[in-house]
Amino acid sequence: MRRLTNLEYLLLGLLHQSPASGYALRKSFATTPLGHYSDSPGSIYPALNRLRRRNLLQPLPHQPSSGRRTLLFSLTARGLAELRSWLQHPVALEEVRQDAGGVMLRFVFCAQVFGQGSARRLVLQIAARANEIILDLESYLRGPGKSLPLTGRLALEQGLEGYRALARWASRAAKDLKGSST
Amino acid sequence: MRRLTNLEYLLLGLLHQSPASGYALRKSFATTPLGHYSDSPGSIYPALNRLRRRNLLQPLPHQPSSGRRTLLFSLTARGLAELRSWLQHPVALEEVRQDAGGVMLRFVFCAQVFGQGSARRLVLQIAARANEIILDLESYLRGPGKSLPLTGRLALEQGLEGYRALARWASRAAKDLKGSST
DNA sequence: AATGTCATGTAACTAGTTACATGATTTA
DNA sequence: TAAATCATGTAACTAGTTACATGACATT
Repeated sequence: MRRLTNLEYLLLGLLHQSPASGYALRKSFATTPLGHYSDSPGSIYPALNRLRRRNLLQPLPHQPSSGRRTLLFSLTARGLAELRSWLQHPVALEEVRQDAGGVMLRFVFCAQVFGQGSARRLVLQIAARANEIILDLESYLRGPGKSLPLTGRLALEQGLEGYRALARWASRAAKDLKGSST
Repeated sequence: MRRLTNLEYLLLGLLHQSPASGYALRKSFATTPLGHYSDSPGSIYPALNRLRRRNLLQPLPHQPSSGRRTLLFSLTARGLAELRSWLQHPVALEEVRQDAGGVMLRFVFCAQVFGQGSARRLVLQIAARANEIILDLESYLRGPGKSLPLTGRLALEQGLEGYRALARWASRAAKDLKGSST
């Protein structure tokens, strides 16, 4: 079975917090500034139905006494297991390289599902991977990168600065998470 | 007509430097670390054919005296015009927010097509947009962001640090580009 | 009565991924 | 001659985008 998309994991994470309707989920996408996922119905409803077909979530029986039907979804046991296993994956180098948004998504939900201690461990992994990437880029810039045109080199340096900022942030976040234990 | 994708613009930019075959383009994707676009044939060849259908590029008549056929593509006048117009677009705030990779792509080719002066103007626009985003995020963090859970706030701060790094890099790049004029 | 919002969904289309297919040429 | 590499392409599938459709309910 294929891997879930970030959107699908995001839905699992939000529904772990509390059951919600597709419409409510759309609205929360539109308001919160997290990684801005599209709030169009053409993405959310099909995603919810894919998760439903996999038995990762289910609609609460919620008989509206009359009229306007809304489906409130909640996680199934399998959905919760899938969410937990996603959050517990070790942070891979390639993940940080090509899916930084997904990594941050994991970070956010990690604390809510497992507590700040787990979030701290995750953020330390992020820092480690970021530092590996930094070494890679630095050695490339010292080696074959020498022959790049100025703008090409500058572009690589922009990436490098991004990873340095990530590593600094991760170290600081680890300290912030050392404190209270929710 | 629909907008070109970043991959298509990348192909236009590379073919502006010199005519090349699909195979050569794939290889350059695999070796250079720029934003790693996929080097799979299933993405490059269809993209080349889309550009060809639009008359943005054409195969050089290059009759191989025998055997192994390779198509060398080069830009048409329309292709060059499309590339230039893409590079000259002002840098919009939303572009920096959701397509930073595309912005860097523009930066790299801007110098090669128009010279370092233009690249410098582009990078100053990037700095300006980044600073606008920084102000946005800062005021959000001071306002409604106060009520976010710790990890949510930290995630936003990670984004903020990324934009700060971008703004710093852009200012430095602008200085670097003040020098020699190729 | 008309407009706006709540709420869910479908249809047509897009680019991209993976995997496969083909065949020529070079190298071992 | 067998294997690796050059070189181009197609087929099946994926999620996501945009635009449209539907209808109940609330507000003016």
